[in-house]
Amino acid sequence: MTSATEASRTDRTWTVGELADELGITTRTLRFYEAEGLIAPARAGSARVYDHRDRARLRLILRGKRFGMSLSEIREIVDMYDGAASSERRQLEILLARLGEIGEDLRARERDLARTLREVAEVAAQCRERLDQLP
Amino acid sequence: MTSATEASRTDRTWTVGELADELGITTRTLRFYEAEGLIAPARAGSARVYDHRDRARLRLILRGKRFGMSLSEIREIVDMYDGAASSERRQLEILLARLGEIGEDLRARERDLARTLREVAEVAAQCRERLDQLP
DNA sequence: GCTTGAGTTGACGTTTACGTCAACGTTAAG
DNA sequence: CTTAACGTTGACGTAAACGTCAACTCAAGC
Repeated sequence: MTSATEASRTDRTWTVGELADELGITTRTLRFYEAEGLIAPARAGSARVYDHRDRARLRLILRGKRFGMSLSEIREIVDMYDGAASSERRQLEILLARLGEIGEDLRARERDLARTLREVAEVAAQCRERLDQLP
Repeated sequence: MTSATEASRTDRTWTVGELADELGITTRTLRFYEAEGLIAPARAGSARVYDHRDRARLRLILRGKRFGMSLSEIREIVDMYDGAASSERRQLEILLARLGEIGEDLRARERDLARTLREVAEVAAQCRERLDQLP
């Protein structure tokens, strides 16, 4: 049997407002993501009820946004989380191939980011150099 | 003295169409970036003439876009390339501080990207596992 | 000298990702 | 019982980053 605190860790749910506050977004954004098919929280009557799975999914979504993924790209990925449990060989093979492409794309972005980071560091070095040459 | 081929490497210029083709964007985008103050090509009459510096700047801009930087963020960085040659101590110090913040932001994006990449790899691993369990 | 291709400047349209009301239901406090 | 705080669904507005005409110029080729 699980303790009360342990249960509270996995059974906890959130309202839109609570989750929006915790994630640093607005309730409008949460409703928008739902309308776009990115999340599908449970309902208590008409009120949305988010659980840990929804919250994890949203963290993934927001992380993707931070380095430039569009919502449709993100939707494709989060859909794959569900699809990976498929039992159809053909389906899994298609998924795996697509995941490979997505991985390639992400690695390309990683290179672009790293390169920009190096250039920013270089400009900073130039600044320091010039500062050293001043009185 | 420099050879003819060497001179052609650094003296070459481009028209909007040529440069757009080479960079894989449209002429509209180039004009838009100019209107936004991101580039300022020379003019031959009314026609735009891009040189190597313009081209390098555009590569930087496009690279930034690929991992989610907005045009205003990018403009701030490209402006710093020019500002780093300043001779005012105060100006250089401000620049350096801002460059530090930008670096921090970029590293945060790098972490988000890496984390997403790991998760994508994990989903791929799940796919392969399920495939192995099938006939 | 006239068409064709590439350039120019407006000006309005479009997509993405939400912001911002408006109008309404529901539960908790006073 | 009514007000206040939260929730709900529309519906319209907006900023960013271009796309898409339209109307015009200008140099090159036939």
